[in-house]
Amino acid sequence: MKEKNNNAIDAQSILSKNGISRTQFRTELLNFFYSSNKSLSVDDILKYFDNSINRVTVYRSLESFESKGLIHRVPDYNNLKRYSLCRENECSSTLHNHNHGHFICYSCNQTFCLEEIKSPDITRLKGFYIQELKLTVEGYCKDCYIN
Amino acid sequence: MKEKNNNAIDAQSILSKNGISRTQFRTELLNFFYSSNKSLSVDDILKYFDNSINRVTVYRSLESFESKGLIHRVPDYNNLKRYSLCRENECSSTLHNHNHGHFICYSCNQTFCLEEIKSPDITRLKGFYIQELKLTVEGYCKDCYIN
DNA sequence: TAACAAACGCAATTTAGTTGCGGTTTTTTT
DNA sequence: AAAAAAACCGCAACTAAATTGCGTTTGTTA
Repeated sequence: MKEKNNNAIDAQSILSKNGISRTQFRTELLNFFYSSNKSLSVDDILKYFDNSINRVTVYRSLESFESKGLIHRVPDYNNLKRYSLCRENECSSTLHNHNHGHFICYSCNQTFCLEEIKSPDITRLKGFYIQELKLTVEGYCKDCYIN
Repeated sequence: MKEKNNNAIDAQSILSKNGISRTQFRTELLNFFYSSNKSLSVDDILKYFDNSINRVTVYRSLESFESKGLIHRVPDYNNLKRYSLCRENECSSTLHNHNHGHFICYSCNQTFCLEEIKSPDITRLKGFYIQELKLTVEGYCKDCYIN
């Protein structure tokens, strides 16, 4: 387990507010999401915790966080489960609303949130009941393109 | 195996042109993509061929079609491999270019091509070398929303 | 602090996708 | 048209990701 870090956010109160038990792991996992700018895969999380936590626990925690609107699934090129923090305060247990794009790097597999890229207007789309809109850009990020 | 159907396209010549052997299965698979307006998962394909074809063969055919620019991967809600036809004649073995959206139904898992929905302009996106752009809309299609 | 609910870890299982290889079909070469 | 080369196919075994069941532990509530 990691040391408690000094984040601006209070992970424990966020968990409580959302009806999630504030165990040591879940508190630190939420802090990890807040302190990191990147999306996280299950492996990222396991590595961060030096495999001191069970894989199943990670899956269940992510599931719980997602269902409460704390994190959201982002596309992953290798079809792995990958999540990003919901930073926009627009998400809840009933609806996820992410009106921005994601960039996936073919090389490092990292997913970047493109807050500045807004999705197109799809209000004129008839015959479909829209729940979510995902704009995914794929290619090579700066670091990987150079190398 | 299915009967040869009367499509406007000549699947065999497309295969030949792209250096793919025109076996019965690959011809029919390409026809299946052309005759269907939705994206196809491996299971969709296996079902269509009544499991008369080995799933490894399906994977390898899809791989081959994709590498030659005949089909492209589209996001799938359940993280399955799912492909759509490249209809725009803009794709090759070196570059995939799809400037339209896809709609995935949560209920029936079908994916519809939204040719009329164009992706936003991302030329101003700096620091990323863009290879592909995917716009995915999720929700319920007309049929599933009614029921 | 007792009772209940949520979370955890282990083992086993399911599912999707991959790999190796021998045999077959298709394509190319002569 | 036959031989050689390349591409394709199917089987079996395998890998990796994710899920499930269940008994135990931890957190929350009254």
